[in-house]
Amino acid sequence: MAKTKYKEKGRFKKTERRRQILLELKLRPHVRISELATRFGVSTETVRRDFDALSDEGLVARAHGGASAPAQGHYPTLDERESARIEERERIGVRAAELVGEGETVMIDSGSTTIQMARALAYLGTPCTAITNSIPVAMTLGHGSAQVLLCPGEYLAAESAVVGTETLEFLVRFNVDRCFIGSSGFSEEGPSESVRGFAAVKRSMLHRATHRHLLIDSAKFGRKGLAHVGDLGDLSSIVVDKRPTDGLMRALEAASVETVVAE
Amino acid sequence: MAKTKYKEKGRFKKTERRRQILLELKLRPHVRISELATRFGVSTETVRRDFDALSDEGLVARAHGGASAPAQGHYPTLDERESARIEERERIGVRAAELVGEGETVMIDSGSTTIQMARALAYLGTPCTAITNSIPVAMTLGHGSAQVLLCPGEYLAAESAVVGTETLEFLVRFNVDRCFIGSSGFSEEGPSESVRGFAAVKRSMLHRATHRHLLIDSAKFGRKGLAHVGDLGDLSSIVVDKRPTDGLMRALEAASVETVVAE
DNA sequence: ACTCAGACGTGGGCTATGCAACAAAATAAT
DNA sequence: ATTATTTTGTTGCATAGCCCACGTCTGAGT
Repeated sequence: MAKTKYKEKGRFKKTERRRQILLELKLRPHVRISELATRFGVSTETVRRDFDALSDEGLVARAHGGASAPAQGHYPTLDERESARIEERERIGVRAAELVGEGETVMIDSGSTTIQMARALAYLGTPCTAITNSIPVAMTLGHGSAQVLLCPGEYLAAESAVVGTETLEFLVRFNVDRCFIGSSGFSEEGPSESVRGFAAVKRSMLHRATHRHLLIDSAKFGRKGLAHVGDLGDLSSIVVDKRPTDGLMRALEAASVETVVAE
Repeated sequence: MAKTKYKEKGRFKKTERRRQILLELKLRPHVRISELATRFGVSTETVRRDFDALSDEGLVARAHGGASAPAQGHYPTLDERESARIEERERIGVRAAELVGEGETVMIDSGSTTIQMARALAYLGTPCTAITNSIPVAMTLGHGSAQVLLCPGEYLAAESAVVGTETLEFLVRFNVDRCFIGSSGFSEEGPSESVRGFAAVKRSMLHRATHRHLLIDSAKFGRKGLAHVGDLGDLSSIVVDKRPTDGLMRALEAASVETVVAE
């Protein structure tokens, strides 16, 4: 109880300092311990303790000698398994990016796998027009040879993407050659998504594209998310890191969905 | 000439390594020299040289012991003068953020001053709805108590904002309590902007808002940008760091524009 | 007033990083 | 094949940062 009271009233010095750190990191990608120690007139140890505390809360990313702003987009912990997953997603992304032809128009969904694809596409430098509701995708492609149209909508910080009726209204105004979507689950019933607003966006993209690609990590095979995105028949192809298991594979063949295995 | 040829063909090792660094930084906010040196099987000096090169190109932000992803939005060099300017912009931003009442709807323009305002507004935690064409503004506010509507449009990487006909079409659908715009110049003739596409967006925001605020740094007084944004009469108030000089001040009074001096 | 927990500073031993100059290796140009 | 250029590695040293333990100070609770 005593502890809580301390916190409630708070030592101005400490909370204010940490607030400053967070504000600073919105302006600059990286701050140094030594620098802040000088500016605040405190010892480096104090700043170090601040960084550690903020880091525990996930508000900053610790680095040697300083701290960086936590990545935009979403990024769970980067433990062993996650890093491994990233490699698989990268393979999927690369393979998917190769599907885009020069001068084509594409829609790109939000999600970590599609971000990987955007990276690969930026690297390939394929001139094309991309429509997306994902901020990281827009930012990644925007530096390259692609023209990027960003969808309107309500901004969701957790996903770094926009959703909502504005997004849907916007999408129906376009027809594209291809769309690339991800999903949080994929079963015989088709892709499904846990974040409800996103399911509608993915569905809308599927309706506006001639070729419809699902980028899906094998870890999600068989998993069913909250909201149904579409049937297997709504897909032209899936880009995966591993061949699906028999049951799913048969369903895919029955629905004449092409399976593209990356690598 | 010989030099160019080397570059053209390129050493795979180097370019590939640097590409990996950039890719890694899209996933993580910070990478360490020592870590990459191990992973690539090269010396730390080599990685350091890579970082320096990438840093010169503005593709990464150097840090002690590693490098961070360059900040979203655009931040020119942080030399002495720029840092000083930032303080002034921060004052302007804080003052402007105080103008927003709870539950109000606002439009926020793109630009470094408005990013500062977004920071201050996020800090204040004023519940409100913001419509913006600036990615950094959306990302900053999106984490807080504000609801953020992002405009559609073509994404301009250099400004981290969207522009174009889609943006304009979107804006006319809304009416808001206030708008906050910046500009690259400000004279007796009113605000002006060097990036042509942005002038139209700013103008559109001015038309949709009851209270129209211009956030302007005193260094821009008297400067005239390429495109005219609007007349002095189109503004309700200007938020500045210093009182304008006589000639401009008189013009402002004649147009009954309120002058808010920050600090 | 007294007590005590939290916050901060200090000092020392240690490791990691930065920097610069030079050597070695790889590769393109001739 | 040889040379020129670029890239990378190595070495040594100065600096910066990390970590730990302990001492001091402040302010809240009693």
